[in-house]
Amino acid sequence: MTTVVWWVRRDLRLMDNQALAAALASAGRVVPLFILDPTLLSSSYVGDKRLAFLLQGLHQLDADLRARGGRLVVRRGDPVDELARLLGESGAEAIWAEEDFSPYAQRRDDRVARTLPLHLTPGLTVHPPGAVLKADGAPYTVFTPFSRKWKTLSLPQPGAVLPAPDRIPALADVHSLPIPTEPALPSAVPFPAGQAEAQDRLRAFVGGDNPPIYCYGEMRNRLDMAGTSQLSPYLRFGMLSARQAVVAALSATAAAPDAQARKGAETWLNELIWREFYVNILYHFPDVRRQSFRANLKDIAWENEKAAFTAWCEGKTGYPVVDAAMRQLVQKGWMHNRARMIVASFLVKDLLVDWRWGERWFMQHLVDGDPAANNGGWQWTAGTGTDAAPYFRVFNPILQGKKFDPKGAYVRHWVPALRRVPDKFIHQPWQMPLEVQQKVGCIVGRDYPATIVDHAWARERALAAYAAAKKAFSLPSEMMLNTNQALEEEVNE
DNA sequence: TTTTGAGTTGTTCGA
DNA sequence: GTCGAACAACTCAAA
Repeated sequence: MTTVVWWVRRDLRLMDNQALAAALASAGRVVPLFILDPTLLSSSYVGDKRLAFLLQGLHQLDADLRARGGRLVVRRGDPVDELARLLGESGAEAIWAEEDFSPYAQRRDDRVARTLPLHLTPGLTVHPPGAVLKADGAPYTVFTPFSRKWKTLSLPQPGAVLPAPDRIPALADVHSLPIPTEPALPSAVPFPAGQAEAQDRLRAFVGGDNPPIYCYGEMRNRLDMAGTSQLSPYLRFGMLSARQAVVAALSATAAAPDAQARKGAETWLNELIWREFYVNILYHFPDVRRQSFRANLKDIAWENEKAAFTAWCEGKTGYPVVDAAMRQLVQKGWMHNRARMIVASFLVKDLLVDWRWGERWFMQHLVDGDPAANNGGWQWTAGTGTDAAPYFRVFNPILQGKKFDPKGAYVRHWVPALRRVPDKFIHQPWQMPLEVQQKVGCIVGRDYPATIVDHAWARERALAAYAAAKKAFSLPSEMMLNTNQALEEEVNE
């Protein structure tokens, strides 16, 4: 009887797992393996909440395997060494894994494949990067044409979603480390790990009469309502397959009772395509991890003031919607998408802090923190990325608060000091007359911070800094152009 | 090769 | 209070 290894990386599920299915189809016995990789675990981009979610996911996966006669083997070390050792111990002839496209994953898998029989299957995305290309073979750098092309490629049908295998027999004599229990998931983090929870959430989002997905178009921007799917952590670690999510979105679109419902389902599908778009961008342009995608905004004169950054991290900027969101992030390990844009715009444009500082802070706290999507989002907001927001688009934290948290419920939930502030002032408490401040027990500057920067002034400063960066970029190249012209003229003479 | 239409998520100003 | 235009060009994708 042949044996193969199913190497789990960010596909912590038995359901609709093409790597597991291929492993089972190729051999009589499968050894499920997860390697705790010190290179990944010690990264400054990893935080306790996401690590805890991953560990809890491993416990769940192990429980799911045990229910099928198997178990998860856990090792710690360099993947090449650990895989070679396990192959030797178990007599396994091959390794099956779901392909991952981040720069580190690519390097790691190249190293493994050099000496070991590694087979990769699709699954992280519905269409792998390299499948969605322009007519001339180049990758897309604008979302809308990317999404159009993405939709013309063959889309998964409901029948394509693979059920979890019934039995995955264990190899009795293979050693495994205990799955770590530290760090534990804080009770405030509302994401129990595992594929069963992911299935429940997906069903709740797309199933039943008038499911939330049909209101997604209108509700998704509201900070004070639960209009989003809350599935991102599960997609991040593959506790839900991208394919199953896409099938659910397509089915919901097909069954939509009216135009508004269809719009909602299509908008959610678009979010899934955004996820794949940024996987593509990071795959084809790995430099975006370190620097601006746009050459003309590589050298912005950031202020990078430590105190301002700290105030942002701690949710003490004096702008209620920013502070609420930053506190939500640290406590829950998750932030509403609209809020991510608001706080990112505030850090980059109002405080003129390098977007990479914010990118790292997000990665340290987000349970769903994904290198591709997080980088894409930050570069979009900073205006430095592919298909980015125009540089003059600066979010006004007061207006955004009024629009998307009209009664201030979101702000009050995360910033208790503002609980009794009247609606009229909830997004600009500094405008409260002193007697109102006293009456509601919220003295600005004592119970709640005064604003650390004036928005109107900061907006002008940001526009000037961006304009200067662009000008500094264009001047040398103009000089180069002039030099070339001069040379040409000389030659012509 | 050239041309044309289009591009996630906003804000401000003035009518 | 509501509405449309300006913001400032620029680059991409596709015909």
